[in-house]
Amino acid sequence: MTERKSFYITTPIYYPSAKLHIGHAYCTTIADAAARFKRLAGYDVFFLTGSDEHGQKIQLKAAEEKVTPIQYVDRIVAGFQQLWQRLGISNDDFIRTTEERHQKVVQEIFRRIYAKGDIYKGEYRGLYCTPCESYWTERQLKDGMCPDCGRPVQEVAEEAYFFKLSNYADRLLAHIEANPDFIQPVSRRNEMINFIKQGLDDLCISRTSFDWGIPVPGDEKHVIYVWFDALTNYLTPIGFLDDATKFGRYWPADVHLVGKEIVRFHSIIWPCILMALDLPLPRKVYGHGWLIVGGDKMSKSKGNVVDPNLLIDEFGADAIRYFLLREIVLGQDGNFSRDALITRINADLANDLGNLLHRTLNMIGKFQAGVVEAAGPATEISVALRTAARETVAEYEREMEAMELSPAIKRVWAFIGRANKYIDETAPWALAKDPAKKAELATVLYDLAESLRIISVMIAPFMPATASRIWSQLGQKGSFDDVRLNDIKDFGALSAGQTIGRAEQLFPRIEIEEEAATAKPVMKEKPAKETKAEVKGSAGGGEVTFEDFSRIHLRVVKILTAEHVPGTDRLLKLTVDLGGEQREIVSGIAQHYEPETLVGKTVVMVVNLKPAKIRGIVSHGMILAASQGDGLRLLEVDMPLGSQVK
RNA sequence: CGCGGGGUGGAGCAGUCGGUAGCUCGUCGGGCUCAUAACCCGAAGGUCAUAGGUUCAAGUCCUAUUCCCGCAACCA
Repeated sequence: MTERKSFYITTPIYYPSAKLHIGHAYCTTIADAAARFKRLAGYDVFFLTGSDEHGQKIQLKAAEEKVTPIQYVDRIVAGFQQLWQRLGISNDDFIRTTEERHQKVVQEIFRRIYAKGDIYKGEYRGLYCTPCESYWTERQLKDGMCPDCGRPVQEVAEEAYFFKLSNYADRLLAHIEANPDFIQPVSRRNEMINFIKQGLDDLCISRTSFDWGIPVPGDEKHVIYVWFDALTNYLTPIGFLDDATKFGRYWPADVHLVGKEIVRFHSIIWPCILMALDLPLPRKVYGHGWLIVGGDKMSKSKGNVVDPNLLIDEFGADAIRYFLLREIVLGQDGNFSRDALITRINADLANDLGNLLHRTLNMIGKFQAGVVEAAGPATEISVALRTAARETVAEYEREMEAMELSPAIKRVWAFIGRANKYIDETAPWALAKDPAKKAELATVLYDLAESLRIISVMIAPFMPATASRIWSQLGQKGSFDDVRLNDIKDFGALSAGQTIGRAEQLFPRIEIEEEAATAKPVMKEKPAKETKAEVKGSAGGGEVTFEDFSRIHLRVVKILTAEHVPGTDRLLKLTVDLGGEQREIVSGIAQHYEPETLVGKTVVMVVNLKPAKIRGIVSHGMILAASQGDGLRLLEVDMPLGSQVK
């Protein structure tokens, strides 16, 4: 007990320039499932997530809203924490880079590396994109614009501190080559090896162009720039400066779970910083893929963002967690769609798992007055089920240890299917009619209850609330938190003679008709690809079905602001209110309306149109207008904001 | 030669060290009735984009070709 193995896992610290989307939830859920499993397996776990709160972009955002940067991030970060709580995230700490404990760490690290001679002062010259907080080289630019966002860049030269990455390139390469598991998946590892072999430039780690950051010790006009500030968060909460015992227990981290876009920083810059500090390197950097929504990459700047809070409202946290962990192969991009989510909930959660529990409890209630009787003599069929249970647990453990979450879930569900089949094979309702078969019936029902207990423990990392509900419906006593993986390695640990709890549906089926009627535009509908095909198919008559039409979500919206798009004569940039949500859209009506006259009008908008970038501005919808010849009039309506149009 | 991702049964996807192609949903047929129109069994359906090559053996390695998808675009 005293010498438990430790396990330290981290997520990236998210940047509070906007609300979190389902992609952040995805990453954090994976980490949470891994952390929960390790606790189940008896590890001493430390699971860290947090927020990266400095930088020019935050400073600008705060100024826009006329609040101080800290007021701004306090509000956004409270939203992060609330989301994690709702999602059932079991992080042991939440690091904010604006906290004093972290400032101390960053400054101390700067001092140490500076003293060592690996940090020097120089001049940084480059082309800077403010919204992206990125410098670009001449050849990275696209038509002179930022290759990420397409906006203009500024030539900037400033005095800055640099970190000698180049000093560590050889050692890093050797480390990566000697440790095949260091960067996963392998496709990312190969990418990194190639990147390092091209040679590493020294890294600029300070800025003077803004002041929302941690000051460079002894040179206060500089603030420490993003990677030195952000990456070091992983050291702060585990006692890097103030608790050597704790630090010794958790460092090096076992897994840094990150999105594929930041694998480079975690597998190159971060290890170099650690080497400069003479600290051991993390055991693994795991780059997961992105969620694709309606065939489109999702991002803050793109507008096709799925809000996890709305999904939780509608389907519950466990269902979302299940979907993310089960459906998407770790390390690859995966599709997120409402249809797929509902299918999984109905097929896996309601039909397979929920119904297994329900029918089992129902039979125990009907045939044994709600008491789980001790098993009678084991039949051949029973032995087969028990063997399957043991094998499932063993394989599950192996896969979970290897972070193969999706395969592990599939394995558990194969066992759920096995249990459903067991009911068919043994036909307990038939046994119940024959008093001579009482013992045989007891065996069957005990086996089922015990199988469900085992299942509940295995799914606990993925669906903690559901696991605990199953546990109490089975009439198990004691706190579910005390359960360990060892408790399900032997079949038969369920104590007999207990009365089952109240049976209630775990996951009601989601009826699709009802679903279609209440569907909210949480996400964009199927991509244009399908629509095109259908249009082609019906080209003869030019008719669309009612279903085709109802995929277009029309709403009444109010125009809040309107302004000309610079350098264009037909485009206006509008901000509209959908009744709670605001959107920015671009509309080609400048020749028909003066911007001032538009403000306050209520008009009809297509809300689920695929976003498009027009003149560098992402447009998230389209306003309807009638036109003939040169005339054009917007469709104005006198109805409350958000009203559906059909 | 702009960069990247991808083309596997109707749909969405898996396929680890190359060795008879799997999963989920859907479809069709059957069984059962304890259960959330749920559960169980069975079936149909794929020349693994194309063409070469390596190999005893390739979806899986190599080369070429082709198509699709993101970043770009005064259509929104």
